Amino acid sequence: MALMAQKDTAKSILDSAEELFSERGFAETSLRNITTRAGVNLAAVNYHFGSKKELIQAVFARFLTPFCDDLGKALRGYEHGLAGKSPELGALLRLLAETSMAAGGGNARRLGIFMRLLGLAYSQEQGHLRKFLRNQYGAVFERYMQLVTAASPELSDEERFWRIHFMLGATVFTLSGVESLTAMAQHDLGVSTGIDGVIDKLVPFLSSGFQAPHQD
Amino acid sequence: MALMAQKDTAKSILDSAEELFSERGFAETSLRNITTRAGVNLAAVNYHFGSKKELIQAVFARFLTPFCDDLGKALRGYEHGLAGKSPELGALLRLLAETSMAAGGGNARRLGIFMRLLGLAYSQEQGHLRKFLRNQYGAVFERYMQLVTAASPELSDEERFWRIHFMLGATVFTLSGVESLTAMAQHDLGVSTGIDGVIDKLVPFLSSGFQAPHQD
DNA sequence: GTTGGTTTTAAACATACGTTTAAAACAACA
DNA sequence: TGTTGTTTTAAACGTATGTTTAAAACCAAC
Repeated sequence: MALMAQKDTAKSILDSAEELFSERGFAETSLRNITTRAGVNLAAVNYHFGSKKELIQAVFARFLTPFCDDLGKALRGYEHGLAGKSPELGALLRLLAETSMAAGGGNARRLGIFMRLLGLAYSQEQGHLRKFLRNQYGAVFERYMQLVTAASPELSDEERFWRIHFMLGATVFTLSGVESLTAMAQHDLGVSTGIDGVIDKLVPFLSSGFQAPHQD
Repeated sequence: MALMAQKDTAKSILDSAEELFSERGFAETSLRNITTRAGVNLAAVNYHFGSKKELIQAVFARFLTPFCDDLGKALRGYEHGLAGKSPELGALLRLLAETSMAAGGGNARRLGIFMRLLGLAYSQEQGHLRKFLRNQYGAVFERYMQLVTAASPELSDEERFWRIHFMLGATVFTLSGVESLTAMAQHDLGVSTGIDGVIDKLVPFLSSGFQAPHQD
């Protein structure tokens, strides 16, 4: 009996799938695209992952599982450090940004790729994915949202709901396209900003927007 | 010789394509899906539009052509009203919001649909679409951008570049999902906001974010 | 009613997809 | 070395797609 499974094949498939999905979407990426780039046999996907759907979920799981673990720990640490004081939005945003940057082993490019995947998960009709993500990772994000609520008692629930989604949109959209956007900035303005630089610019924008004066 | 072409078929196809594309994306929507819903023959798409690619472009053109015409006129009017004074960001945002709402004949649902299509155009690999949109409608948006620049002389080009994309992201993301988001708000909070209400909340958020204090 | 251009139709075409199969190659242990 | 379970492989399967074809239906003008 063989004990060691070679993870090379499965890992190559995940790597290729991650990139191709983020570049072209799920439906536009065929298993043949993926296996060709990975240099493995077509049937290997079904052997290792079962189906294309399960491969898609595995791509998300490989990123999100360590990320949500880290975020959970960071939240626990932050909550403990509060000692009764109420949380602050800027700190919560920076905490999220740092956890994101840390995930993927500090590989900035990979964060961009994953943000694009997240955007796709929202925009493409992949019912199974939405369900999978909610069931698997919903709890951590609810905890985060409770802290955001505590950090903004002056907002009505409705106002807060929308502003959170405004922030989410600005973040996902910008970081998804961070590669083409930085290229555009380089070409048009002659400046070059890395993804961490973009996040540095994003946080004040989000803070200001979220805490904007509002009329009701 | 027959003079009058019946536009019923082409219009039905555009209507169905618009909805289906926005729900499931381009690749996930087949011509058979479209023609079945439209109640026309499969071959009618190729007859009236040439190919699926050209149908996609036609869907965008039907919305964007009148929209950009309106926006061009509104910009001319606004520039004229300035009389030398420098433009103001809030006014520019409201102008854009009103033109958007007006397009599609005040049909709010259609604006949501179209925002989802715009998001897809950004996120899916549809090289022909990006080129088509830039060639066809790029000029108006460049004029708009020049006004935004004049309205924010305190920002560096780089800072402005990123903040514009933060605004774009918040807008596209939120308005794309406005149907499911309002449903979510209704379910979780018991409040019901129409798309114009969302835009009313969006504008102060964007203004505040765009004009946030920044360090360099 | 016949004509001539336009539009619609059903059927077929070629191609690409996800998945399955069964044989081959491989690796660890007896 | 032979055996056993795992992994890889090439080939095929069934299905769905976008597109093309050629005949039919249609409709206004003569």
